[in-house]
Amino acid sequence: MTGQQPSQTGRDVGMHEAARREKLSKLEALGVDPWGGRFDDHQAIDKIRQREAEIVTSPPLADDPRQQPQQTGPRVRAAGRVVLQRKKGKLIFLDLQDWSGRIQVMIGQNQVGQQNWEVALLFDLGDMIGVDGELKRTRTGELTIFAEQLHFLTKSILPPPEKHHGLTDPELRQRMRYLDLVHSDGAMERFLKRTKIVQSIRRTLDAEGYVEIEGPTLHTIAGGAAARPFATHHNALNMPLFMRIALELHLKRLLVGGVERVYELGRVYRNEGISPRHNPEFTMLEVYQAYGNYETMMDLTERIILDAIAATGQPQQLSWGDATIDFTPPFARKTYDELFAEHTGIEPDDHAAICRLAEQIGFDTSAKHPDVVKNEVFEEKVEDALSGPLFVLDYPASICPLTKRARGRPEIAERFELFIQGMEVANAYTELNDPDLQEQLFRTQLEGQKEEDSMAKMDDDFIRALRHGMPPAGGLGVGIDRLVMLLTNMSSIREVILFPLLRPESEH
RNA sequence: GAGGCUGUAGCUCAGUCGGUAGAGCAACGGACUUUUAAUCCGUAGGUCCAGGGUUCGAGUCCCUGCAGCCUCACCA
Repeated sequence: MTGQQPSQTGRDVGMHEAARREKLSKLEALGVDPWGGRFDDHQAIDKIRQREAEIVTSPPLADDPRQQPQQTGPRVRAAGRVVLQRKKGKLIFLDLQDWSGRIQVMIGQNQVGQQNWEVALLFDLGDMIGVDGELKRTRTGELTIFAEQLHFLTKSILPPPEKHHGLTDPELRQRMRYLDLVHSDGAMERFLKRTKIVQSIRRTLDAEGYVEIEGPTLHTIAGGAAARPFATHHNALNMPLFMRIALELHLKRLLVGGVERVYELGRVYRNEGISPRHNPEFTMLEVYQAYGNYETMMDLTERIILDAIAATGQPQQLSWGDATIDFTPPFARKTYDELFAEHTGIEPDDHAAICRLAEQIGFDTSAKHPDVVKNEVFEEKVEDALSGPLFVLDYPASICPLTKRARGRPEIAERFELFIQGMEVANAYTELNDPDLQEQLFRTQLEGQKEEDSMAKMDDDFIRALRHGMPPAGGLGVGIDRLVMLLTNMSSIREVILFPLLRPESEH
């Protein structure tokens, strides 16, 4: 940016900003507030477009020299941003955009009067204006508001992106999401679709009698998942605190408290790497139902997803990149061991063969619990290949410290994960409610697992709650951002999070 | 954390073999009352991401750093 004129704050401004600030002064000289104010009773542009049918066309008057058909249309009022502008002598055509759509506005010097015209000459791309006028069609058939009165609502003193290409640099689109929303095709729709999905999930759960609660986000023990937490500190209590990594343990305390159907849909924080599928903060749904089990949760998961698809107005077959995902229920269900054998050709209980394969892949198998090795192989060989939607059932119990064991099969945990396009979208258990077993599992770290890598973190307060009696229950977790990715055909989580974490902008 | 790619005008992008920094849009001045990525005439606009090195000479080659994207790792 080249310094040409200092702004009021002393900052150097470029030629674009200088030109816009000059127009701002001219607006003030005309008695127009460049920052606008309340503007009532405008209609959404997509609603205005729907009124096209109200336009009445009659034959041209005989003495009309240009033989134009006579049109009478409804009077409309719109507000939005000027995104394209064509100044043509004593006519100005501009495209006005609000969050529902775009419409052309025509301003004629002789039609709007001198004051309006002088204001209109000061319009820049990006300015926000209000328009009163008649909805008609131009000679070329374009639906247009023929302006009668203009209202200046806000000056934009920085230039918008290039009008045809918009912003393409993903860094700029994420840093300046406001510009992305205005100028990138599909950006606004995508984030509004995310809102619809989240609304739909709440509606589905509310309708089935689940109550939404708000648990603490500051935890003294960051439990309920295997992840490193963000550490923080409370000054007055002089106490270390952690941002929550899961919602689980407080929701289960509420099961103890008699809240029989409960959920939380909110943000969790994990101090881990960033990737197209991982953001340090992300949105998680967890649902618990007293007297249910993981099969109850499987059915619920299907209903939540199918309702969300319907809420976005999409069919049950969705394209995702080059692939098509078929959400027609019921989703396939296969056991962990079944899939393990299918994809590795090794019997799930042949530990020696599993270790050989693990070492072939390059895993260190020494001093590791057999199920940890097996699961590493599973994640490597099976998970990425699961196009889904597929429920993977019945995990090795030893890697599931918060899950109830299958009746008569203590080596199996009643757990499922839902895989779609290689992504883990949901994870559910029949919840472990035996306080003694839970305490023992918290105490016993599996060999080869660092404490921070384990879901088993001792939480005495939680154990005490279990001793008071937690009903047998089903519990479900859903990664909302990933679900939104799948339902909006986005391959990066950063495209479904409004403001993903970025490093600070460099000075250079 | 590792590897690959990218970084040039407000935006989108060219820039050949190392030899004076380019275009389109946007901006500024002018023409134009049915345009629509308006058109036409003219003008202005640069810390080539930052720092170092090689060279007579670096946007271009080399090194270091910063940021983003992709792949991998961790993880959901």
